[in-house]
Amino acid sequence: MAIEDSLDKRLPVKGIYEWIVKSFPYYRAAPGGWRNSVRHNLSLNKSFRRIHREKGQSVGKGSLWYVCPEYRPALLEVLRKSHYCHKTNNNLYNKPLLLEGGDLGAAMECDTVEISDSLSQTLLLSSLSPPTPTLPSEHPTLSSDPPCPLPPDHEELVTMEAVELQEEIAEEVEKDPLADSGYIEFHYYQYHQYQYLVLPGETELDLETVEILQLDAEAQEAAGSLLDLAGGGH
DNA sequence: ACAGCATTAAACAAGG
DNA sequence: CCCTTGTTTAATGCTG
Repeated sequence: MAIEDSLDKRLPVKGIYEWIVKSFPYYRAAPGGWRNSVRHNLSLNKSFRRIHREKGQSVGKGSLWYVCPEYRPALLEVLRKSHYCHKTNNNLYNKPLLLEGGDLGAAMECDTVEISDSLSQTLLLSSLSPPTPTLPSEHPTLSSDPPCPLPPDHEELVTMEAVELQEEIAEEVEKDPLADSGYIEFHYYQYHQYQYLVLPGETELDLETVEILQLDAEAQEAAGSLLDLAGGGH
């Protein structure tokens, strides 16, 4: 993704690092081992080739890495397919967002959902999918049905209020196996033109978390351009 | 159980 | 000498 997102479709290792850090905030504070993994994969994976820099590009050391033309279509196809898979999932709006309690980092493989909150921002949701709680249909504001499309010309600012789940609902929800692992589980639901964020009662969502989600939206944008390049249709 | 693959860690060499 | 880059090997875990 980093290489394909570059102007010349070629990047030095350092440029790949920078793209990853920029696109996936988790790696800003992550231990450095992932850089080793990047280099390892570049060397081992036959999809990647390297060329020596031209004399005019002598700033920095090392080679420039590019995707081998022979394998490039297959790589892009995999990228496109994986995204298409997620997009066609009717439970997309029930995808949970997993955040590490400490660093509040985002998962690597992510999918996107448009959140029509008052700022019309895009948040990035993880493609990880732990068991989804079943919600009773009589609840007026929550639905597990496939999402309703937003009316294109209907926008208004909405004051979000916390809604507590009823006792019997909470009992039906299985205990999240990640509950004790330091992760926080979110769920989004959509009903009519509104979307609802359901949090565990003790969850504290601070400004820093919101900012990280906004950064992830930028990563989603970058990934989207690559998917367009891979054939679009998503 | 097994093979294949991805991930991670580590050692090492080469070069700036 | 230090750091970065690149290669290689080994261990581990996941998945079909």
